[in-house]
Amino acid sequence: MSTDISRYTITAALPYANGPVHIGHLAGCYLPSDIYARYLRKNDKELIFVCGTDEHGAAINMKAQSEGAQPREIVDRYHDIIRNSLDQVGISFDIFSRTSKEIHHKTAQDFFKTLYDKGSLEEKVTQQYYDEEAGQFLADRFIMGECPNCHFGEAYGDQCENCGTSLSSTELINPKSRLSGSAPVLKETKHWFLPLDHLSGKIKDYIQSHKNWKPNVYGQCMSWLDAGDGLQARSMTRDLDWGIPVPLDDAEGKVLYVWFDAPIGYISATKELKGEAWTDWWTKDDTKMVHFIGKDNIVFHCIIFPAMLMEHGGFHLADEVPANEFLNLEGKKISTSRNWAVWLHEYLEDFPGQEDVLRYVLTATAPESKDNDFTWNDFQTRNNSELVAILGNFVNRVQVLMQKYYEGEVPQPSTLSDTDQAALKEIEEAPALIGESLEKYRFREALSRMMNVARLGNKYLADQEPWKVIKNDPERAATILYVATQICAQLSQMMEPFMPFSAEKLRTNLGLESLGWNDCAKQEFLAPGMIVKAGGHLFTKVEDEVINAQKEKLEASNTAEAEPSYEALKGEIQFEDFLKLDLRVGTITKAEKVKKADKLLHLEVDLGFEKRSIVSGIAQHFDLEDLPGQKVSVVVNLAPRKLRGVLSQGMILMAEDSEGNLKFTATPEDMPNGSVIR
RNA sequence: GGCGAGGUAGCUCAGUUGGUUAGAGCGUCGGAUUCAUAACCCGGAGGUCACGGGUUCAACUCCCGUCCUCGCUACCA
Repeated sequence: MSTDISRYTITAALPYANGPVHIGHLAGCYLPSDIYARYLRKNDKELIFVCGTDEHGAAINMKAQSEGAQPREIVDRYHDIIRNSLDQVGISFDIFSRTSKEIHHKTAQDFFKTLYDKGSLEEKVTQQYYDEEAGQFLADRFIMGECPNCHFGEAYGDQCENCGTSLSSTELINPKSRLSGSAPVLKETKHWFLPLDHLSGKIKDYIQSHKNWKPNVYGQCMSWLDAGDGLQARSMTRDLDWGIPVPLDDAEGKVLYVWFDAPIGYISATKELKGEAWTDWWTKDDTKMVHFIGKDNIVFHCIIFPAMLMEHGGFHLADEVPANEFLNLEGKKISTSRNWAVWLHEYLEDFPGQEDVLRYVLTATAPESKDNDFTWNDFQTRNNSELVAILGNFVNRVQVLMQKYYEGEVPQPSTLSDTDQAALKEIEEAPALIGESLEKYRFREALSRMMNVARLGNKYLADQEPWKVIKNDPERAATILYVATQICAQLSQMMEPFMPFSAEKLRTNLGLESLGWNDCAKQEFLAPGMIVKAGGHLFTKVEDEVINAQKEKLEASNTAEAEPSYEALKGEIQFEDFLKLDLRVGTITKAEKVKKADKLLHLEVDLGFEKRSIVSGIAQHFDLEDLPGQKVSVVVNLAPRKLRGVLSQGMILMAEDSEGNLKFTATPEDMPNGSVIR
């Protein structure tokens, strides 16, 4: 199957240009894709490795708004930071473009136009919030209001950041425009949707023809396809002034939905790189298309994007989507908003010249099959006891011995012993072994197999003891050093995809060129007479102070951001409004879980004059057995409502902090049920 | 609640279609060694493979149930 591949199109998820990239992004997609690309290049494969910043969407607009800057300034700033940091850590894109470029705008518009002309898009008029002061429609992100779920006052129109619920802006209570602060009005607006239901069969066939995909990827796709209500039509346009204009006459003020244009960014970057020949990389079936992404992007790359391509027609769909899970940091989820992250550009400043250490550690600990944890202690251990002690040490030993005994000149071997031949055989087999792992996207396994070459070297030296042998049998010592040098040379080649900087340093010391991967199998790397330089240490120890400093930095930046947020004040009301509320003291007499709902409790509350059934979303905050006997304050004249089929005749007053923790408001124990609260 | 992915030595992970004493790296303990960044090399200890059933001559591996973690999704007046 892999025999007739003529070229590879390798993509890495487009980083969103509203912030820098962190180690989670690196471990999740940039490092694996880079290792893969470097490996293929070393195999002399024809390939392109494309990426670029994703620069549209409401979040960019929002960020600009909050900084009083233009979107352009934001994306320029982060494009530069992202591009430079990825470049410095050695991610070898053939092109790192950006979606704000002319060529991308045209490509995305043409794509949209094709779908439109084919009649693939459905026009729908919907009601959307409009800011009359600002004179424009408001994207969900631009509307803030009270979350209907947790009543957090600063929920966004698409999601409440407090309780995490996905919302639609029309659900918000007291919505406010973030542009002008005024109350938005609902107005009709037209959008273009891509129906997906008729494609579900084709998409399912497509996914099912890739059962070899990683379980997390395949599983999530099938789960989506099998979901009860099928594939919903997706709106491909938005009312926004930052983005790619919809290329239709009656679409003023409308732009393409960022999720529509972003993946097309892969295509336009290819065009930018290859010109007319771009079609080879996107339409031919002898092209292997590999998308490297994080798990948050699975559905998009495996279902929505392929659906777009299918509908458009003529495209070759992704062959592999090796999505990684998430990387946690010191036991906690990486969070941009809480500043719980190790930012790549900061690492590069704090650890100059140690790009490969980060590459090594993140590859060794990459969340290939499940979420994984990055800790600074682990970083230190892997550096000190793997990179320094095993790899760096072996390389150094060989170089030192070579200088000491032969002034760096590779000696002439005499008869090779069985162990010598076994060692040489092992390094001959290394490329195939490591390559096999890489082709299966098992990067951590590949890395460990590479390290085994260094382990082999250390063992070989320990067993052969050239420093002893040389005293009585110089000829034998020469053979040993010859073999050790070959191992070292192979290492310099095999390291290359993973640790390109150190690999080059080592190769330079050895006076070697970068060789083809398969050429490394049968090869006398260093012929007798060649000169090996002294070198110096490939890696240096990372001391405790450095690690502690990083931990402190992390904690410090985190707490700085963890201030409590206060819910927005509501508008003034009149005394009469207040009088409408009927609040009473009650006692919970029964509590049970509502079936098929994680958060709901069905409570019975004794109000003195009667007992009421009340449903409350507090299940995750209390133990059932603690509730009976609890005095509570109850809104008793709220219109009854059914929740998950259970009647709720009132609402219990709760206090909630900014983290979403709930407690009952204090109600005096000695007040009888039914007492009025005012 | 539904769906998906996980739960294997102190830590991070492998375990192919079920088959003899469950593996690796790191850590730890002991030994050996000195060419080497107190590094390397050898050896030991350490696991009722989340838990409970079942199928089988045989299960970490298959089936059912339960618990826990992560993700998507529903519910939160």
